[in-house]
Amino acid sequence: MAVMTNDERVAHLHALRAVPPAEWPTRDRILYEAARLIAAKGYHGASTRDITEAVGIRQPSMFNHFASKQAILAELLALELSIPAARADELSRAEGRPVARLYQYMLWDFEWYGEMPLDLRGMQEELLDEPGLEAFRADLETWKKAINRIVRQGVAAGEFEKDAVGMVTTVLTGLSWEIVRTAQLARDPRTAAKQRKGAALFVLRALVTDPRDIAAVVDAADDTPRRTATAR
Amino acid sequence: MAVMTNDERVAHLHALRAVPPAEWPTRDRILYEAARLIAAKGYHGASTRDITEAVGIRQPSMFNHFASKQAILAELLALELSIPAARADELSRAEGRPVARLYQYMLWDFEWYGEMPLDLRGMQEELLDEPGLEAFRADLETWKKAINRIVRQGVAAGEFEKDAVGMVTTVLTGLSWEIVRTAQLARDPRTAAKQRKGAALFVLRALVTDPRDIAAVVDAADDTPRRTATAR
DNA sequence: CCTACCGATCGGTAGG
DNA sequence: CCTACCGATCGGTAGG
Repeated sequence: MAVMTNDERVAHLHALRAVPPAEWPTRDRILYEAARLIAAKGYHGASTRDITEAVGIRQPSMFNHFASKQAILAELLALELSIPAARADELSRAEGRPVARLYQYMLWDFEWYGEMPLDLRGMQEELLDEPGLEAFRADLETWKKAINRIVRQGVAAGEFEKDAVGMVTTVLTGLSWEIVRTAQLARDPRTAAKQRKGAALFVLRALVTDPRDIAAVVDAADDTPRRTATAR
Repeated sequence: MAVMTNDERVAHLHALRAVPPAEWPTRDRILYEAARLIAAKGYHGASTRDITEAVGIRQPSMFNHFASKQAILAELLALELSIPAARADELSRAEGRPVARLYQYMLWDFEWYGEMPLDLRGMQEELLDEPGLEAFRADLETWKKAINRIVRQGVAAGEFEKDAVGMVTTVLTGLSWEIVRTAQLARDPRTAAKQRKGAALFVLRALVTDPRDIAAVVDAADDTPRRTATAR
């Protein structure tokens, strides 16, 4: 299969979500089981035999779909890093109040990780030190720079506390991580949406100079038909 | 060597901090290199040969100091989980305003991870699924319950926003993690202390109903000789 | 997608 | 703390 663009990946994931993993094409089932086992046992702890046994094929058959074990990892890292980096970068250069754009990004981010049909908990930053995966460091840098750009725009506009700037990417990473973690448990969509909003509001409360901005931004977002991670 | 109590572990770590790792006893050097390599390559990715080569001994010599590779991991998990759990539990049952105790705990926590001479970045929660390590789940539960206890006390006292309760352990975990990460870079102690205080204030801003409580608590803490992680 | 198989590396033991 | 060595498992290839 040819290399997919980010948009194609997003569309493909959206289509998969409508079907149980057991009915996915073999290639996607390999990704699914690999993600699950890497999350549970780490990249080196999840063997290609573990993965293929869970899929229900013999170990060498895996290499018909992926050139190497690392190629699977790279595909998962693209979902973890490349797509959020592109979205954050886009919003950091968009029109509108910084406080509104940060809120919009956080809701998108938490939905992206929360609705992800693959378990990305094993995608640790330290994996980027593996030979051959250094390129993903650029995505991580793009993401951090984009978030910090929005926050600095907010400080310049007087919307955000200056002291909090350095903490935002840290807290956002921690929250996205926890969203990924809790999303693996069965929950109803309404509870999940409420949790995502609660997480975004937590960050805004720590950031804004004027608490009235929070209510204003939330009201505006609730009125607007939201552009979701999956319907682009 | 007999099993150490938490207090003995803390005292031992404090003593090590005064000496470069190259001069530590072999057993501690094994812990040091194991922590470093597990952080970089994951538990299964860091082999006993990697570790012993870094220490400067032959691979089988390791088993004179530890019964198994997992025994090393267990010792590192105790530093990561058991000691903070005990400290949080203690503070959750102490006297004083909840907002002050949460601030006190956060400064202790960030200092604990920030001054740790071993690299604990590889100590992922998922490792607790390994057979033989289930007992550490109890420490993690103790920690979460203790933090949530303090936060609920704060809500009951009218000091904290009710909505934020569920986010605190998540955000604290993310922040401690980032403190561990950045602590591996060389920094002067004054900058590090300022960063720890900034992280604690970020959480308090998201939590408190009355911003004046923050200034009051910080002023009180700055006046009191602080009880640190290492001088007990 | 399969069977058969490769060299390399794994955690751990025996015995000094 | 060492040398010598064990069986098990690793990622990947050959050839159909």
